[in-house]
Amino acid sequence: MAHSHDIPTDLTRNQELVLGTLTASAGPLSAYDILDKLRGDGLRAPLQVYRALDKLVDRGLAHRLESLNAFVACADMHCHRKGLIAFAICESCGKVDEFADEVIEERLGTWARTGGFKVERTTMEIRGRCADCLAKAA
Amino acid sequence: MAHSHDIPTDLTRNQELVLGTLTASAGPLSAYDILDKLRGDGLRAPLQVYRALDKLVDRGLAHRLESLNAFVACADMHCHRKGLIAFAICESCGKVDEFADEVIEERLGTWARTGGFKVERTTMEIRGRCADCLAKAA
DNA sequence: AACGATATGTTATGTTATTACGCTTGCGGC
DNA sequence: GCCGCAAGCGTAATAACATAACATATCGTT
Repeated sequence: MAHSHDIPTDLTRNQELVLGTLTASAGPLSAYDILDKLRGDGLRAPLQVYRALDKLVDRGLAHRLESLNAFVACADMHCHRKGLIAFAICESCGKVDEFADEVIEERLGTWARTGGFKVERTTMEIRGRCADCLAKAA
Repeated sequence: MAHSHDIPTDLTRNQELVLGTLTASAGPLSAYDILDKLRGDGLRAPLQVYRALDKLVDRGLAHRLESLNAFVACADMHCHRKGLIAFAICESCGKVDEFADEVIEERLGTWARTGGFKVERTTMEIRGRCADCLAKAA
């Protein structure tokens, strides 16, 4: 049976290339960053990348960081899309930490229920400095 | 003494124009939307709008919605910048509801403290359908 | 008046994302 | 087999969002 880090097998060539690029990267990449890295593999147009990204994001294999206009591979291959995900983005090194918090999710649910708002998607992005960078700066 | 909805008097002409436009709008506006509305007032270049927006956002008089690449006037003239602000954006009518939640803020603080992350700025945006639009659709 | 800080106006350019169109591929039903 | 459909792909063009670089102006302070 399946184990931790396996990549779904039913990806198309472009989707695989894009996901591979994201996975190999230390930090978020813009669609155009990805495109540049994949020119050697035959990709030529932004749309090829955007289409692949759409699918990957749909499937929870990648995330879009709205405040960066960039993308990252999902950090946790187990729990795709299982709820609200928050991202902590370090302004110094660019690294992104992904985490889920049930309390926040629950709290949001309460707010929505109260106001009759139907939540479809939530983005939560924290900008700041990660512990490593703070240590280095000290 | 000052009361609820007064506009700060020390804004420059461009800042006033931009804030006025945002305040008059029912929903979020992109920088270019704003520019188009202000051509009659002599504005010609995107930068004039972006510069004004920068200041307004700095001062908490306007907010940037990252997931929309658009801007809104701050809904609450009293409590500018006093903490984490969440936005609920209706995909149907475009209206934006602005709210603060101390529990979420606190929870985020805890997470940050635990991991040694220094938070500088947080964006939280909920996409979905507002009560009004749900009622209409029913 | 001289200075610095802040704001302005303008042109050009850079970056991110989508529209439109046509071709190809895989697959189920007949 | 072959038709028809859905999904994917390739390409060109363009739209939408944002900033760089540079010159000028305005205002408060000394």
